[in-house]
Amino acid sequence: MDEAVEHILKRNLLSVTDSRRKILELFFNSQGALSHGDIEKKAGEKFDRVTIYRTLQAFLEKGIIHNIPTAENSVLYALCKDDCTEGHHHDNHVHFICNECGNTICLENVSIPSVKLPKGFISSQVDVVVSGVCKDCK
Amino acid sequence: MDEAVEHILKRNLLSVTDSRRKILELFFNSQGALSHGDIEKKAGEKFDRVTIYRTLQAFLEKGIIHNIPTAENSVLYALCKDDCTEGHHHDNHVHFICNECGNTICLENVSIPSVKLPKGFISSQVDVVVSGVCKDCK
DNA sequence: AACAAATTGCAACAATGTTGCAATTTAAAA
DNA sequence: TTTTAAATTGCAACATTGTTGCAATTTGTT
Repeated sequence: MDEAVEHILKRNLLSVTDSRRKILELFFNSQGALSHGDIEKKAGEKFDRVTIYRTLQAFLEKGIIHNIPTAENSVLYALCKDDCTEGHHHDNHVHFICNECGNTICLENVSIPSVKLPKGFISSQVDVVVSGVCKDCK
Repeated sequence: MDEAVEHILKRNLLSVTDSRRKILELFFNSQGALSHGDIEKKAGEKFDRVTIYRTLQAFLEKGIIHNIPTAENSVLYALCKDDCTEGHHHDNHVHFICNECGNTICLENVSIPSVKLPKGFISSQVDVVVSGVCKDCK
């Protein structure tokens, strides 16, 4: 695991630091998406809040994670698939928010349906977020 | 306009007050969705922030407005179609965020595509947010 | 080991959201 | 129209979330 985490950081030209390693591990060990708050709690109060913000920002820019829109006022982050590169994300999957357990997960195998927009609109990204009950809570 | 606004409030068993009337008018006069901050600015510093929060909350609960998930950390609100009733929304349309003008609008005529979920998942709501360039900014 | 560059933590701040309570306003009664 | 109870507002105080500058530390490299 450590190997993989370090490799990802290096591949993205990010120096390997305690916080980056730890936060990236949290994503690997987590089933679903994480909010800033989740990370703050799970990291065991070891890192400054500012560091977490900056780390998430760096991961986003490098395409290591992507964010998930929610209707509540919390931004969620999740690991990107391998082929995400800086500035060009391929998160062509649907996100699912379970109203029971509260988890948000990436449905990697459910691809984004095509949306036909009115004349004149140009689409650059489509986010689909489904909420309901996940298979574990049913 | 005032007539319509008052009617909507009464129909939803909300007493007619200055702030509710004003905020509802803002939604009618606005092209797209509004954030709490937008309303605070547009209302001309007439209402307390707390009142705006509580008014939006009331409108949400009554189904007068719905909220739109975004990947940034701002919650957007927009008017619901007429047939939204308390606790049961029919916002079966796609939301579009323009990266040029920043406006978020409801594409009333673009309906939500169906999403086929893996076995065991139950869908209760599907949100689709498309970002790109709107027809006015093209 | 030594150095430059990057990263972190701290402090201070700004923005956003919440709660309790007294004062005001609304809606409906007399 | 006046009165009255209930609902709503505004204030104050607070909690949470996010941002910025800068000195101290750590990283990657020579």
